[in-house]
Amino acid sequence: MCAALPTQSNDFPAWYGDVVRRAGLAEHAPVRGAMVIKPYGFAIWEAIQRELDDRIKATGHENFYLPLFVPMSVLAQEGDLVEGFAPEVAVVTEAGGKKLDEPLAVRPTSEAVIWSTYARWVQSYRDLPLLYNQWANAVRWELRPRLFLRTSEFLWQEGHTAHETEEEAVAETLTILHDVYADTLENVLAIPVLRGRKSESERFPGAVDTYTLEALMRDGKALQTATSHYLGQGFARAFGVRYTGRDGSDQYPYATSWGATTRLVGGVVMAHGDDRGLRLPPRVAPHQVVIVPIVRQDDRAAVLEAAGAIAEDLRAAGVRVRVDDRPDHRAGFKFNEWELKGVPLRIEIGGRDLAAGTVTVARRDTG
RNA sequence: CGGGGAGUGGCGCAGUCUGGUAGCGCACCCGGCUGGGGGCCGGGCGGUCGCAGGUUCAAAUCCUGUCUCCCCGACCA
Repeated sequence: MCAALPTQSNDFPAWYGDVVRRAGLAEHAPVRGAMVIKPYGFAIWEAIQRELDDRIKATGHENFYLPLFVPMSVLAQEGDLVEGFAPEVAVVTEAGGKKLDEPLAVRPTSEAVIWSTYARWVQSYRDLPLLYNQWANAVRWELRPRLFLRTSEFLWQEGHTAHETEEEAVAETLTILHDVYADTLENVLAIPVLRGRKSESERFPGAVDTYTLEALMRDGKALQTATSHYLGQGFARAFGVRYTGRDGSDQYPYATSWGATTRLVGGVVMAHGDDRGLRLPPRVAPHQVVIVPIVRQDDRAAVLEAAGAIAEDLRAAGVRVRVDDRPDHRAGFKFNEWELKGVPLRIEIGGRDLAAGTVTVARRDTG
C-alpha cells in the first residue's frame, strides 16, 4: 500500500483525486469524463438517494421514468433550452446499422420529453398539480470533467411539476429548496449551505428564477450542491400544455423543475475530508462502525467471537457494522485503511481488552 | 477554446538529453516467521514502452504525424 496522500494545503485537486481513487469511490472510465462508480462510492450515493427520496415523497411527490433519448425536434421546441444546452448535448445519429431519420439527443435534462408528455396528461384544472420525480442519468459534454463533480454522464433525480397558479409553483420551488435539499445537506450530510438565487445569466435555460444551495468546501471554494427552478409558463406554451380552467377558459400551467446529482458525493468528500482521507457523516457512511479484532494465533478464536458479539448487539440497535476479520492484513494497516475510507467509529478489541473486559474506541471526526 | 503536464506490467513511476533490444516501488502468487498504527525474509508471475509512419545494423530513446488522459481558466449539477 502506498504512503500518505497529498495534503489539502499543498495540492487540493491532487488530494481530491487521490482520495476518491484510494478510498474506492470511483475511477476514470474509458470514455472521456465518464466514471466507474465503485461499490463503496455507490453505497454512499445510495444512502444520499434514500434520504432525498424519502423527503421527495414526504412532500407529496411520486416517482416515474421517462426515456433517455429525446428526438431533436422535441428538444428544439423550447428555444432557450436547446440554445442553453446545445454545446453539451450528445446526439445519436446512427442505430441498428443505419443512419437515423431524426437524430436523438441523449437527455441533458428532461424538461422537453416531460412537457411533451404532460401535454397529453393535462386537460383540466382537475388534473393539476402534477408532482413527479425521476431518478435517472443524464449526459452533458462538459469542457472539464472531474470525478463526481462534473462527469459526462451523471446520476440524479429531477423533479418536474405542473401547477394551476404561479403562487403554488413558486411555493413548490422553495419547498424543494428548503425541505428537501437544504434539510438533506445540513441534517444528513452535515454540510451548511447558503440559499440563494441565481443572476439572470446563470439561470437555468428557460427558467424565470433559479434557486441554489451553495456550500463551502475545504479549499475555500463554493460548490453548487442543488438547484430548484421556477419555470413560469414558458414550457407549457412551448410544448402546448393547455387545460380548461375553473372558469372554462384556456390556461397554461406553471412549472418547476429541480435536481440533485452524484456531485453531492464529491461535496461530502471536499467538505469533510482531511489529510488522512474521507470523514463520512454517519447517516451516509456505508459502515458506521468498523470493528478491528487484534488477534494472535493463540487467541484468535476468542477475540473473533467477542468481536462478533459486539457487532450483533450494534446491528440489533440499527447500526451498520463491519467486522474486519481479514487475516491477510495487520491491525495497523486496517486502521489506516478505514481512516482513509472515513468510517466514523472504530472499535479495536484484542487479547488485552478481553482480559480487562474493555474495548478501545477511536472516532474519525476528531483527527 | 486558451495555458500547463503526461501516455512504459494492475496502480504509481524511472529510463528518453548522451539509440544497443526494459527497470523500481506497491499490488498479486507460493513458503516461512510475525501479529495493539501501513511487518520481515526467501522464491515467483506479469510489459516490448498510446497509435501510425520514417531514419538506423539497431528505436521506449531521434524525426514527422496523430489520438487520448490529467491539472488550471471560461461553462456547468
